[in-house]
Amino acid sequence: MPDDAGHRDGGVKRTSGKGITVTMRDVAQTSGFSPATVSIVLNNAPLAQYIAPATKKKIEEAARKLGYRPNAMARFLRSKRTHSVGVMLIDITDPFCTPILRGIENSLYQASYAPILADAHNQKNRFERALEMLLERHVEALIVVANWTFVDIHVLADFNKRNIPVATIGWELPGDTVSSVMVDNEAGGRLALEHLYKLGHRKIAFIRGPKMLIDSAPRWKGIQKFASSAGYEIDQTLVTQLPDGLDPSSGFDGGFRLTEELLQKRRKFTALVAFDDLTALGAIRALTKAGIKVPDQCSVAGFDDVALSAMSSPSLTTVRQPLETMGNLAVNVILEGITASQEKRDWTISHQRTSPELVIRESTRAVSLSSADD
Amino acid sequence: MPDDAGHRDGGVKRTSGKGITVTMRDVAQTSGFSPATVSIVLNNAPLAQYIAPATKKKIEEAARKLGYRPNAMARFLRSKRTHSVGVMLIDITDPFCTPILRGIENSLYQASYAPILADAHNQKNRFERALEMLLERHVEALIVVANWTFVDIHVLADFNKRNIPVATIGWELPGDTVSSVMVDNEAGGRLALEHLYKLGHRKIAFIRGPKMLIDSAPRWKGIQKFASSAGYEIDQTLVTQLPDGLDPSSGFDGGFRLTEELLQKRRKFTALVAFDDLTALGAIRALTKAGIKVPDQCSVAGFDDVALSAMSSPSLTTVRQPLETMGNLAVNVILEGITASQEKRDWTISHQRTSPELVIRESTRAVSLSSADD
DNA sequence: CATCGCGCTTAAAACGATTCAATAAACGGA
DNA sequence: TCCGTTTATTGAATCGTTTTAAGCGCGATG
Repeated sequence: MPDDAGHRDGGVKRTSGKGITVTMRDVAQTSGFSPATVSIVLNNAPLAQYIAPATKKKIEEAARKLGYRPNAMARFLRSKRTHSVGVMLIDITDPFCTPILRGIENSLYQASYAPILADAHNQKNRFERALEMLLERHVEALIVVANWTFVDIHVLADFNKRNIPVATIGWELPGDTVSSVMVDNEAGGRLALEHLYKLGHRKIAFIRGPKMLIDSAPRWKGIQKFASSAGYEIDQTLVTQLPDGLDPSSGFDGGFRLTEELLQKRRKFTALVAFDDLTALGAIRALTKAGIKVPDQCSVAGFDDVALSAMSSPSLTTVRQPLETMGNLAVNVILEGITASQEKRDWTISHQRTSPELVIRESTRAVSLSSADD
Repeated sequence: MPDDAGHRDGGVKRTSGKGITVTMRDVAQTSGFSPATVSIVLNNAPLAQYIAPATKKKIEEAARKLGYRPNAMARFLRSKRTHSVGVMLIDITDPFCTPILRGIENSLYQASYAPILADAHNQKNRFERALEMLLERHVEALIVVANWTFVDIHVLADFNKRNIPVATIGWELPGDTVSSVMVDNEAGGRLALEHLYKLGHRKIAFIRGPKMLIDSAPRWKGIQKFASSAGYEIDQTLVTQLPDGLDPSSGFDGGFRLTEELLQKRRKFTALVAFDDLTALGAIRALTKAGIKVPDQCSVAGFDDVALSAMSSPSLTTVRQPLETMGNLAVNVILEGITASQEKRDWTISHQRTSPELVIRESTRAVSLSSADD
């Protein structure tokens, strides 16, 4: 029991009375009709068109008067529809989860679905146990938010077997077994470098993402592509790469350390492209510590546009992922899957790519004479 | 439908087959026993002590072979236990929610409860509709995460009426109707000022929290108490207050603006105590913009220790709320309520206070001669 | 007059588990 | 032999809905 912090306790008793449960039968009784009719009316089922308006009114009145609330479990049991969706976060601590989660919750809410939350804590066994739980609860779909993962198709096989639509955000499985929503990382990488290049920077350092992260390769590819298209040659001595690490904040530490190393080696650069925002913040910390001013002496660009980026000083120029929108999209995808599955139709596995957007803030600036490369 | 970002679509068909549902009856049949026995064995019910070991083994084997997974809905319907807990966030965007959420999820997971998530978006009607949804789903308890709210007891009355335990985090209702978990704000306020005072600061600016937030008053009270106990007189011309605002990031803007105003009025101060971390970051932004170095010329202290605080430059000295622990505590509280309610006992409404902790980072420093007050 | 159709409503069977009272077998003791 | 107790298992009711096929009254039609 985590019970560390000293805490005091004020205490007052609360009496527990008997739970008064109003069932449909009660509504039926007080309204003078049968449960069947009540059900039909209250759900506005197809048959409701034949029900006399007077009847409807009476039933609705009775329901309101009694404060009737349908029992979701009973309903689910019969209708086989739980109206819930599993939302699995690989690590809720990652700041990039939050906006996605909002997007998911919001779209689900609009569609009258309830999200059942699970946080895998970056652990495979928790991931699997949570999936198990979601299956038992008969979620109608699953959304997985991750930017890396240990998970292979195997683990999601049970979902496929039961025709439960699955969508991943920020990560995708090889093959066409599971739908996914990702930002166009390549375009994003391109945007970042293009921005700095246009500002006149020619000595640019890069902190690549860890190999484990699916985003790393395409972002780097976008950078390379822009470089070659612009005739810019990347100085390999200015290229570093984050080690694999699970903790979301490892990007910050990594960015800090790699930048320090770069500085210790007396490498000269006027700009730095970081794998993501946390890495960029780590880099800025290292630069600041070394007395190098951002952006005056060195520009820094990040990726993601997490909440912090706008609030750090200097605020961070970054490539924004439309995170909330990605959450919305994932919900659209699984919703489509659900209706298809309901109608015993096939549905389409889709791989959506959202467009990243360059957000220019304070951390980047046109190259100046007084830059760190002198 | 939010569908803004340009996105492409790759598509492959997925065939939907018939859903193979393994029920308890199936297990009963293949194992050669009755559903009743199967239930008893698989749940390790009291009666299981009388079941022959051989029988148990056979049943468990059959269940495993068939890949039997109990249908949670059916179980819930009969046993009246949903094993789910509603988690209502007043605004998921608030960075202080994330660690709390992790704490909640984690403790719930340990106790085999599933969190059903709801995000009120700071809107009363969404709050209420979400509560409705949670009631229909028969959550066994409710946890509300908020630092302010429009909600009065009235809205939670339905929960009380049904004896569903409720706990709030970061906020509490007047009276003893609902349990709560909060940081000891007064102690926290004291810690912040004490820290700066001990560093030698005597010209200290304050940005008080908005009246609407429940945290504001006690934090200020703690500050005042320390001041008077230390014989330090607060300069009222250095005291400002954030306006009420719903958006979680309004603290940042407010901190920025109020600090700018202070500077424009040419008020001299060597340190600033901000209501919370975002406010502090806003203040730092303003100071930096005005050419005042933090912490060299002005120290800044925040409150909360949200994730950003460690990563901003300079990193933020702050008063930490044990957020994750508070999530854990809230779960303990409602768990106790649930068992009590189950056993038709009364349970205790408790008001927990966790101890804040001073986290000293880069943004504060002993007062120096070259400070901004010269 | 029988029959049909129509408009409105409902009986009753699920859904998949849990739970309790009941039963059956086995066994020892009187 | 009979009874009481313990051990092992199960039948059947139940939870609160949804849903399908059927029921009923009644005016219209042939």
